[in-house]
Amino acid sequence: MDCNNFYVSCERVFRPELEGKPVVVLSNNDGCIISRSEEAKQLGLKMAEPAFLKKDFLKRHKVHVFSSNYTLYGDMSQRVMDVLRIFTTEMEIYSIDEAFLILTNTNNLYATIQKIQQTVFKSTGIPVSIGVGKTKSLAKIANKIAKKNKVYPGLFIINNTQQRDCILRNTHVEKLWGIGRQHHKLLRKNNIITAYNFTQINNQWIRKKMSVVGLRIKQELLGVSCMPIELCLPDKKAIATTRAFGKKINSYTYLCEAVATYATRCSEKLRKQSSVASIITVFIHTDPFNSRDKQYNKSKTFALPVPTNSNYQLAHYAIIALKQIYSIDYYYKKAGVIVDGLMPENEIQYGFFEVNNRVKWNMVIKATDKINKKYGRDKIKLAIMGMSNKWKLRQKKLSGRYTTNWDEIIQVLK
DNA sequence: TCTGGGGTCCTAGGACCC
DNA sequence: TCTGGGGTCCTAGGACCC
Repeated sequence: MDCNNFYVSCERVFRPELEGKPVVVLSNNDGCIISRSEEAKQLGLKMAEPAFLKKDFLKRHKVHVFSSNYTLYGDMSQRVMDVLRIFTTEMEIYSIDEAFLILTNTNNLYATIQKIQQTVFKSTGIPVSIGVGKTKSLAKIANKIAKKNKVYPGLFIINNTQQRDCILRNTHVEKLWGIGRQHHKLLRKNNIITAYNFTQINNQWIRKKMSVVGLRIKQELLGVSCMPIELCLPDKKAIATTRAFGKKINSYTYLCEAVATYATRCSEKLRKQSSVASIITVFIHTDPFNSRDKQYNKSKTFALPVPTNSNYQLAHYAIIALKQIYSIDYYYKKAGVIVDGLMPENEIQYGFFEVNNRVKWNMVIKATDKINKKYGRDKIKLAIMGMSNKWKLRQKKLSGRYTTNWDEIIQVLK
């Protein structure tokens, strides 16, 4: 199951008058086009195109432009997934807009799937496509075909080997799930053009050139499942908060604000999955697109004395790392904090000589989390996170958080 | 003025262990 | 002439995904 043009569809749920009109959603900082309605695709707008290059074009064609609103999309995603769960207990949430479902004992597959589509649409307003196959890789191919299916819109089923091979012959190998740029280059060089060609290559060659990952794809295309469904969301093994700034900054103070803020976000994400981090990385870099600027690209990684998910501790160590890589000679465009070496928070090995004031700190964090949840993010925060807006994101076309904030709930006027 | 963010998995090679 | 065998763990880098 794959939501159609997901971010655009989310925006349209609350702006139904945009149905049938070209709509795009931009990446953070209003940088690139990352979601397009059918009408926007028809106009020739490409995925990941920088928005500033298309500014006039967008205006001329009256394209409706939105900044990305991940709070909204995340919540809408959860609603879609909740509805899907009505139909099967065996389901994997693969990404914000995709899920794999196992459907067994289904007499009329077409009817069942249409029922799923209708229920999701009625409950959430999100249109979805569903492709069916014996393996995940085949289901992904079916899903692509489903999007163009005229007879059963948004629905396609691969149900026998003859039909499967016919489809594989008509599928370019680079369209396959798991085949990226590099492998496409390699395959083209070896005259492997279609997915069917790929299934005819001997296993040793694939194993040698594309590792076991390539081999799995081949098996999956032949109907042998090699990628089991992950029924529950595994804990993350790394967590990152990285952002490009609204404008270039040079000041150490502002960089501190940004880095401390990103460290705080990482601590929030860690607490959400009850993990602690044992390694922290901080990086800063200049604007790679500006060839006239002197370029600078530096990162610092170190192990924390004791694993933690405290905002105070992570911000503290992030600033120490920043201090070591900051140079006053550059204008910076982006910074990030990545935490690694994650483990469950109840398995922390404390230091033998550590003065353990964690209990106290955890109470502080619990209290501030509660306050911030009630009154809004960062109502209470570390002073070093600052009050300036110098480095914040550009989000000129942000829609409301209709489903998660009472203040922004949609209004129906008489 | 202006080009995103956040992840996973695999492999090879080095260090180390008994 | 000639120098074992069998492992684990960690890291960096590559490839890929949405």
